[in-house]
Amino acid sequence: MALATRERILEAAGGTLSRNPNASLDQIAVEARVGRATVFRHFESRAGLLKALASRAIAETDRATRLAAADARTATDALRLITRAVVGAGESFRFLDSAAELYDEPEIVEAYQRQMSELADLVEATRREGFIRPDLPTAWVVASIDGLIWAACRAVGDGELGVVQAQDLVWETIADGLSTEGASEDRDAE
Amino acid sequence: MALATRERILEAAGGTLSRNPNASLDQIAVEARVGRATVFRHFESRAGLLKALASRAIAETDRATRLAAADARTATDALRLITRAVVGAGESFRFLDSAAELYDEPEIVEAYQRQMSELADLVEATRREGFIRPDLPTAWVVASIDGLIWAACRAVGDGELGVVQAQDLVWETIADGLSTEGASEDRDAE
DNA sequence: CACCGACGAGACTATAAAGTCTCATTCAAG
DNA sequence: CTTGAATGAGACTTTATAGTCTCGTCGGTG
Repeated sequence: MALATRERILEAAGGTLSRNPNASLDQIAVEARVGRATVFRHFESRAGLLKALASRAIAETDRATRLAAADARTATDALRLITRAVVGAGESFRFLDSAAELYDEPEIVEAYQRQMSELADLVEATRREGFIRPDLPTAWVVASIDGLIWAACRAVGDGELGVVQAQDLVWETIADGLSTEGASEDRDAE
Repeated sequence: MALATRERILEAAGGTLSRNPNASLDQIAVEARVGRATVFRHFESRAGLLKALASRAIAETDRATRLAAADARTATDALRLITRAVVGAGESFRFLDSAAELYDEPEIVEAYQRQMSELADLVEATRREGFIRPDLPTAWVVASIDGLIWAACRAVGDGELGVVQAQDLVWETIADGLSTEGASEDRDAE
């Protein structure tokens, strides 16, 4: 079963690398219950494995994005669905935190930038629907959403929150913010 | 000038490691315009250097926190000042993203947890001042703030935002959220 | 049964980086 | 000028890990 083995290696790599970004292929092979040589039978090199892992995460995000776009009636709702999906698949992405080597793979970098740019477009669209504050730069809104998703995935990984709870909280925070509404707190120090 | 050299190495290490998390001591030494042997004259080992770097970042945060506590008249304002300070010092922290080795240093882990717990206390205090929404778990509020600060530092590092702009935006986002206020957008898909 | 492809185990090589050591140089203080 | 501490340069050892290769085993298929 070549496919099952390859999949098991990818799964183990994702898990191990998210826990220890510098894990060796040995550790990954053990985690996958596979001989180290087998890793090289399925992937050209360590970099190849990393690249396959990243491609997989990117493809998963694309799939979630397409589904969301199909189901949603508004851009705002699409943003909500995509956010939920990415938080739900967060475990697949945590390894990217540390995969600095991937910045050398133009294919991966390009795909990542494309996704960020799609997210920016979506944010613009929600802005036109009156969802996002008009005074915030889109770059910052995108970065914030990214940061909140990152925080949610980390909290889930650390066992502080459940997945569903994290999904809800991210969207609640995007939609309603952290502070009490209605009253813009007067910043009372000057 | 032993002190100046040591400081130069730390500075170079912070910069180099934030750009490339797996940078070798050789690269760091070159960046610091220092012989590689000199690095070992000032630090026991690579781990020792990392540890010193982390201690420095922790101390800087503690200092900022103390200043903020002294200047602020309310917990909310203290939170604002601390947030600004950490974003401003963001460059000192980015290297931590990838320093998984530090999880083995109980001293560092403990200090980090203490700071997170202090932040949680501060969030609780702002909650009592009516600043933070009562329905959000403190753990999530802390994680969100962390995520927003992280996003801001990244955006600054990538040249997307200026430091001052990032500082303003983080606090604006914490205080007023991302979405338009007053109207809780009806989630219109079901 | 006979064959074949996938695999596990492990020996082996190559390489990059950490860490140690020595020696010559520089530079400031006496 | 002399001395000594800090340094730069670089040779050297050690270690961890990537990557290669071989061989024996297992399990399915004709």
